[in-house]
Amino acid sequence: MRGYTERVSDSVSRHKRATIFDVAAEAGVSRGTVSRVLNGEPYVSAAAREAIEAAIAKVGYVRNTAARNLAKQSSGAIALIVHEPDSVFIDDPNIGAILLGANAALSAADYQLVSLIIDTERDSQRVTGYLGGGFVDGAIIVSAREDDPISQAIADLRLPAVMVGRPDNQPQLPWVGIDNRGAARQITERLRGTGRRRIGMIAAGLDRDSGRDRLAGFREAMGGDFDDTLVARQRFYTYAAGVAGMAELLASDPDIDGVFAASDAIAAGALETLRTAGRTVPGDVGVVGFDDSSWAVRARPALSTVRQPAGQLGARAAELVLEQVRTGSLESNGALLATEIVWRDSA
Amino acid sequence: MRGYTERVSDSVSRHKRATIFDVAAEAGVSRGTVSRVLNGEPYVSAAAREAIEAAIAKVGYVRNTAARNLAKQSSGAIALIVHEPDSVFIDDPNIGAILLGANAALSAADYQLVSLIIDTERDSQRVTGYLGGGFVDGAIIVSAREDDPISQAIADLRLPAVMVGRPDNQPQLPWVGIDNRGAARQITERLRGTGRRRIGMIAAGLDRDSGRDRLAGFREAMGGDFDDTLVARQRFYTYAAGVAGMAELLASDPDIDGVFAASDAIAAGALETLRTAGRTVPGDVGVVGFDDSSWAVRARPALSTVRQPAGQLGARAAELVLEQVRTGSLESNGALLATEIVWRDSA
DNA sequence: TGGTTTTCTGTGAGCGCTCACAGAGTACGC
DNA sequence: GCGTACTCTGTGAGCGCTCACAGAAAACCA
Repeated sequence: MRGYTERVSDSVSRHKRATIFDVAAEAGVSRGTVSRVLNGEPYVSAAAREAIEAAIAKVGYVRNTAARNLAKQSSGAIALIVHEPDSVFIDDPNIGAILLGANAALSAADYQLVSLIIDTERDSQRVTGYLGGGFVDGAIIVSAREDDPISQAIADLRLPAVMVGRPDNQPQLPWVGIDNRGAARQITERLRGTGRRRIGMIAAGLDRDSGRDRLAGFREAMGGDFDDTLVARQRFYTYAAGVAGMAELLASDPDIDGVFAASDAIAAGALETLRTAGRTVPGDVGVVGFDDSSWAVRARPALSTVRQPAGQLGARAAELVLEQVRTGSLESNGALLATEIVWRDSA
Repeated sequence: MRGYTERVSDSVSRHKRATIFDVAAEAGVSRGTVSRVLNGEPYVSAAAREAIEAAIAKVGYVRNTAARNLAKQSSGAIALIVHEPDSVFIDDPNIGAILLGANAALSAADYQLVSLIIDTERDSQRVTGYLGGGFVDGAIIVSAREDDPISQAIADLRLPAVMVGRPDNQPQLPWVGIDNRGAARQITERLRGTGRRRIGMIAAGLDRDSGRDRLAGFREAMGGDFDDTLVARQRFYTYAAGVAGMAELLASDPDIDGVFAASDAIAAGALETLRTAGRTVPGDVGVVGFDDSSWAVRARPALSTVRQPAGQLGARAAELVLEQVRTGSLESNGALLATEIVWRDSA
């Protein structure tokens, strides 16, 4: 009522937000009862609940997050920890989408996302101190390596946390991920289905579960036809790695007619090498990638690839952290999200 | 002192953050004086200031944002208003970078970024209500159209705000932008410098200042050689617009040997049309774009283009909003950021 | 010297919310 | 009828900070 009057009488000035007091007065109850309704607690009569809900709608009440966080002694923030800044937004196109997805989910729950980038050993210590200082209520860890000290520190702190991707040595932390092995197997089988005989792979990131699993999936799909001389092992998921890896493969076997690249950027690099080597795609060689990033749609020919639900990955991780923050525990400790094969022109 | 002891004695549990009380006790002053130092107010003795600064370092004090926002009656949030969701992260590659840049600058100042997407007329009303409700302390407006009602509403509310890009009809709102006209002129001149004789342009977004200014810059650079039949006018900055626009240009004059595309996506589309028309780039036709987005590096040949400092644009906008929030006014009311020509292989 | 101005410091109240506690009302069993 | 459980509601205190006010100390001027 008040808010509305002010708005009409003085549409120019910013009017004050309604508080829990205004709602209580409007509904004829005390602020304690309003707080109970707001937090979904039991022991509130149906009459009171209805009156309060009507009052909330009437005065346009929205909870003041600052006051709530202060009273609850929570920071209202979740950390998103990313390793290796050089890869961010460049080589790993998924990190941006993961961040956006997590941010959306957290915003909806009135949580703030704090991005922490870890580069050096000193960063690692600083972040550990920060996490222990009560500045965040939980953490999402992206692209952790095998020997990552942060994950251990978080487990020790008993800070609610979720990993995106599942490293082998951290079974105690819940995680969300995609079935890299299954997806790699599927797209390789699909590539074989186009009639290719000599299929190679440009692998990368073999110090992470994602990289190893993609190679394992490829191997599974190839079965007895697997030939290790047709696997080029690169360090990064980059365009340059694709250029180099394809040259290696071509040197191993000039008759190669199919390539599974561990990322779209690698596939784009492979396309370039094939072009300069005078091979046509998909005529002479079929090429498939992984990620369904902007590389895939901007490459010529457009890449057949595996779509990673990166945004969902971030959103799901955020939900799992919030569940831990709220309940103090977690039902499941792992979740696999579905991937999808996107078939375009490169194979 | 306390925090440190706890940390050592019990490295597993998350220890409590130091408050302004702890600092005051450690420094032997009252919390009022500590608050004064924290906020850079005058009338604090040098001795007190030094003792407090030492105490802050010792106990590892960091200000509790929730408590501060509550006491200051501020939301600690700045809105980023984006029009037209379909273009976000797809056609307009800059919006993502602007968002990231603004977010970084705001985070550094302990502000939260709230993204508001406007699609329909109803959204527009909802956002106006939100802005007036005291939920944000300021706003950054991206890619406003000529007839945008939000800008007017913000001016009426006297909410601190900054526009990214400068629409003609909103002189009262401060803005940051790039010199579209100058940059278009420069890259066109550079293209002419490669010896091209018949140069056309694929223009787009002519309902915004950015689109019109790019066309104006092209016209300036062409001088007496400007030929309006060699301007293809498209609605959007998309790949599809580039494909269509280039076909139009080729139909107007098969001997065209240079093209200035109003965006990299358009340039990539033009490349495709030229390829299917049997023209080589840069041999037969020189092509330049605008944005230096991922299209530019992923196109073959890689595009010569104008680099937009999109991240800086966002950061600068954020700084200007914060300046208004803090001081209540603004010194300058417009800022032009420098662009840079990136010369690659397409011309 | 006394009086005025300027510099510096401490204290109480309050921002909007949650939580624990106390108390009132109702239902039930004997 | 009384005692006991359960349901529901209001109130005070406190989260960590800022701000206004009051008062003390120092500096200045006549």
